[in-house]
Amino acid sequence: MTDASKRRLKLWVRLLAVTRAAENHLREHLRLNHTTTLPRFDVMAALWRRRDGVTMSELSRMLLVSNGNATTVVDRLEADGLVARRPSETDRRTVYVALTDAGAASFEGLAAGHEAEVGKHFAALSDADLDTMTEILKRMGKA
Amino acid sequence: MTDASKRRLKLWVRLLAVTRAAENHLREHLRLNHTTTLPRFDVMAALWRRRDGVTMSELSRMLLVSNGNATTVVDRLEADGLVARRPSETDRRTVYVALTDAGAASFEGLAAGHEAEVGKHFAALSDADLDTMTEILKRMGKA
DNA sequence: CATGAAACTTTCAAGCTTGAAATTTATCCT
DNA sequence: AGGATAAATTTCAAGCTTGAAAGTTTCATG
Repeated sequence: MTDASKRRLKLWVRLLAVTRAAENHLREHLRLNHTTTLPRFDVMAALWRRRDGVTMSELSRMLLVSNGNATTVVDRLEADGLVARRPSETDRRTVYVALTDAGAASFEGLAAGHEAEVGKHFAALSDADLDTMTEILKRMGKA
Repeated sequence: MTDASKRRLKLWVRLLAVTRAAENHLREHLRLNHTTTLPRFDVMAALWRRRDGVTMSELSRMLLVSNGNATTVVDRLEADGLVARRPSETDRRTVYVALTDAGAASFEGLAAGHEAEVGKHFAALSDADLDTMTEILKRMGKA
C-alpha cells in the first residue's frame, strides 16, 4: 500500500475517534439532562430545519440512515406526541412527517444546551481552525 | 448563543455527515466483499494492533464503546473462532482477548481492501489537507 | 485482618440499525 | 389501456449499542 493511502487511513481512524468521543459526550448530556437520546434528537433537529415537514425518504437521506431506521424512530416520537405523520395529497405512497407544537417546544428546550455542549467539546478550536476544517470537510463531503 | 458557538455547531454537523458517509461506504464494502460488519472489523483491527491481547476493558476504551458492547461482539467473533479469551494469571477478574491464527489471517485478508476503500473515499484530499486535518484533529481529540 | 470501596466482566432489557422482503402506488412505454 | 418497472413506506429478523445491575475479585485503610 502506498504511503498516501496509509496517511489517509490514519486520518480516518483519528476522525472516527473524534466523532465517537463527541457523540458519547452529547449522548451523555441528553441522557442526564433531558432523558432523551441522540437518534431522537437528530430526527427532531432535521424536522426543525424543515418545519413544513419532509417525507420519510427525505428524512432518512438527511440523516444518512436506512428507511427502516427512520420509520422506527419516528414511530416512537409519534407515540410520544412529538412528531406527526401526514399522508401526501398528491402521491399516496408518500408520507410527510413534521414536528408537532409539543415537539417544536421540546426541541427548543434541547437546542441551546446541545449547542453549548458542542461548543464546550470543541472549545480547543480557534476561528482559523473552524474555517480550515469547514473548507476541508466540504471537499471530503463530495466523496 | 454566540456566533462562535454557532460555527462550532455547524462544523460538528458537517463532521458527523462526513463520518457517517464514510462509515456507510466502508460498511457496504465489508458486507459485499467480505460478508462481515464494521463492529467486527473494528474489534479485529484493535486486536491486530495489540497482537499480544488486551483486556476487555482496554478493548472497549480503545473503541470508545461500552463494556457490554465489547462483550457481545467478542462473543460472536469467538464463536466464529476468530478471537480467543484467556484469563489473566495474576488477576482473576480480568480476561485477555486476542486474535487467533485464523482471526489474524482473516484480518490480513480484510485490511488491504479496507485501506483501499478509505483511500478511495478520501481521494479528494491533498497531502497538505492531510497534514492540516491531522493537526487539528489532534487538538480536538484532547477535548 | 476485616470490611467497605473500587475494579473487571458479564448479563439483561430496551432501544437503535441495517438490509431484505412485502405492500402499495405511480410512472413509463408500446 | 395494460403491463412492466420504479418509487415510497413499512415490517421483520438479526445484529449492534447502551446503561444499569449483578457477580467476582482486588485493594485500601482503619
